[in-house]
Amino acid sequence: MNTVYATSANVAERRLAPPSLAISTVIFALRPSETSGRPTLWLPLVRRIREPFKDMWALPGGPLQHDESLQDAASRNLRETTGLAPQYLEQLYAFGGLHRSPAQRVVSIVYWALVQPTEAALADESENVRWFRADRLAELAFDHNAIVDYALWRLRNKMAYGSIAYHLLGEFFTLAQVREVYEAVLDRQLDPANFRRQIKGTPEIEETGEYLQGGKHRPPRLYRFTGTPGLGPDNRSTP
Amino acid sequence: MNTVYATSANVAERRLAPPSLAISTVIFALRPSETSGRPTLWLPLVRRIREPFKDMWALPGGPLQHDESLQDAASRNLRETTGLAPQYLEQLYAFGGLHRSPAQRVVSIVYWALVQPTEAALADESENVRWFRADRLAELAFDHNAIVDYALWRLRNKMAYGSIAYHLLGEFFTLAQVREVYEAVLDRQLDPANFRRQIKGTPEIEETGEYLQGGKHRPPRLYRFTGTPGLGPDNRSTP
DNA sequence: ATTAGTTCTAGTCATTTTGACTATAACTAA
DNA sequence: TTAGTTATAGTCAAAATGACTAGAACTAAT
Repeated sequence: MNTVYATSANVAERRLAPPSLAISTVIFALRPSETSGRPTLWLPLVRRIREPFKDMWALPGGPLQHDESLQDAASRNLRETTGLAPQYLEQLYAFGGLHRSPAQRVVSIVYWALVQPTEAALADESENVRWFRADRLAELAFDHNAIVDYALWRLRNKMAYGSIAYHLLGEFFTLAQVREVYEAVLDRQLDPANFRRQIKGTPEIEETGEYLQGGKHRPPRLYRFTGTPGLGPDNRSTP
Repeated sequence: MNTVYATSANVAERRLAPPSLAISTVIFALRPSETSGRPTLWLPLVRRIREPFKDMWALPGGPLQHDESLQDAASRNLRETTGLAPQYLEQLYAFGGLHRSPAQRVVSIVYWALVQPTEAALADESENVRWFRADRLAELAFDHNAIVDYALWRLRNKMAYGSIAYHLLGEFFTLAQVREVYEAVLDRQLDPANFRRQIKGTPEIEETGEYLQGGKHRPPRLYRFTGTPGLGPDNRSTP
């Protein structure tokens, strides 16, 4: 009673074939805006070199390999397309609509990542890999616009509650830099004094003795993040 | 260059075969505790009738069919095993660890559901389908204990922020019943007066002219939920 | 050397929210 | 009629929040 499937199935076979499984990642990093210079959200996309959606931009992704976990697949994908090691990586959602891909049914398990700006600055960029502002995306392949929208929604949501902003910064940072992250993601100005009061109230942040020199104003104190990512079911056992 | 896979693959073939995709659901409903009579969280499990984990209890689930969306598959699954139509259904997580299932690599996309107590009361129960208290589960098949734990965590989390408690109640309810839901899920007592003040502050609830008669005390006013589930990326277009 | 310009940082003050608690209302059962 | 129960409104202090003020500490210009 064996049922046999083929990868390049014709229409008749497709009805029987199981949906194929793919992993994609939405990778966020902060880069200075070309115009204002203030940090804004960017993400890398890859150009599709084959049908469907040939020549359109898409999220980095690929098939799941048999010997890697979902998270490992996302991590590998990220490394292969951008050369980056993510500071933060979490599952976003499994997208499985029937008509996401025209020819073949594909279920995509999507992860989202945050990378530090220092790393993001030296990320690979090429003819087929380019960074875009997250709030100014053109039409992407598949349902990837909707996926990015959802990832942005999750990022804003997590930022409002959890302590996720630090993963978009380096090891040391000023409170003003943290505020700039919030302002970039939430897209609104925050009162500097109230923001610092609130954020200093959390235990996940630690003063260092250092100050950031070089600005044309009073040098701000540097802080360090001491909390843990502490997330979904997969990362629970590793504190 | 066609690669051919078989469903009952041997070890050699397994290395090539793509992971199989399954859908499972964690279904929560309130039922009165046998001891205290207060509402507590219960969920239905199915007895496995074949290996692996034969005779152990497991979450309802099954393979994804080619012509149904992930959510439809979860919904169908729920209906087939319990006869229930969920009041609330949301994707929980995609579990894809390498060794979740001993023989074969399985990626499970898990949904979680909330059903009303009136419906839950007439849910099918049989030799192979039984309801259990969510906080007193024995050892389940696969990684299903961890999945239930994570679903409970999400439920508690969503309850603390969003307006999800109402989906565990019928169309009309008293504020004390809402409080009992919170107390059951969060597992702690809440001050009745403060709770009602807080919950009456939200716009998603509406007074009715009706009162619940029959208690041996002042009859409480009945309320109605007017908000929307408003959730993940799949339900966004349908407000 | 002085001054202006900048951000950093601590603090004030009124408003809102929260938690603990009191008191009355409205029913049932004895 | 009274005791028992929960419903409901309200009080009060504590805590959190939002708008704002002012001095501190640096750089750059005069």
